[in-house]
Amino acid sequence: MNSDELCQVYRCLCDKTRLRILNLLSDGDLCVCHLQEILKETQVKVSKHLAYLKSHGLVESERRANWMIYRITKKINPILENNLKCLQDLTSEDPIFRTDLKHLDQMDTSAACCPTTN
Amino acid sequence: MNSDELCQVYRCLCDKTRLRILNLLSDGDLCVCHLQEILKETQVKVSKHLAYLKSHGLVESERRANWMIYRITKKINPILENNLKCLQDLTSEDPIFRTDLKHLDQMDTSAACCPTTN
DNA sequence: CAGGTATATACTTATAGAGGAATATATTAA
DNA sequence: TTAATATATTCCTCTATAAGTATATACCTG
Repeated sequence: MNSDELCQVYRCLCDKTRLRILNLLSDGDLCVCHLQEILKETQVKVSKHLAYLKSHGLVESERRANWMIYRITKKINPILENNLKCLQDLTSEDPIFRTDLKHLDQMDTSAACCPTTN
Repeated sequence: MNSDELCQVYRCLCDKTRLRILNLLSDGDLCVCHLQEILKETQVKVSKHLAYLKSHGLVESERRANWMIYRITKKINPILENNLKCLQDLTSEDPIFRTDLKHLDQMDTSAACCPTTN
């Protein structure tokens, strides 16, 4: 990874919505509608941030019937990996990331809308 | 540190010139003219990026006669600290950060322009 | 004080990108 | 095929900010 790619990773990280998305995805794959519901944000907003992350290689997606399942890219960027770990430590300082994860936990991601999110 | 402050740190990190500055400063304090010379950038550009970093608390400055000495903030932000360490690992992948440090090494930062950079 | 040096700020232009509204596309189901 | 659902894209407006030019400020020396 060169310095320009490094900057680009930080650009991906410098938006709160994207940080919340990455925090949730580091816990497991999710479809757009689940993200939308946890974040309480509009479909367009979530979709566009996912597109941004995808265009820069931080996440990848896969269609399952009507749904698009997003996940952190398999060959994860070490800088991203490192900063996602930091995010986990931050859950004690800012409630947002922690409550997002709590909502994720309470949500039935196996049935509900996306049939097979496993 | 809350999520907004976290985003702001990443905003500071998502510019190549600022990354180079932080990389150099993590090796020791420097005045503007030394940074200018190592980076081969204009005075205005260096000065403005330093002002940006300072306004968001990543660096602090101290005047010594005609010179302004910049350093990484003493009570360093853990996220920043972590990412500066990553930067050091990156010197093997992108030559920019490494050659910057080499130029710093070759430069006589004790005498030259700033009298007492120690 | 005047002149020189180091640094900062103001002003301008250009670009990235955030968010909303409307619309398009893909898939499924009837 | 038609309708419904999930998601993506286009168009628009607005804000942040990068970089350059010119100018201002702060400090030093004589």
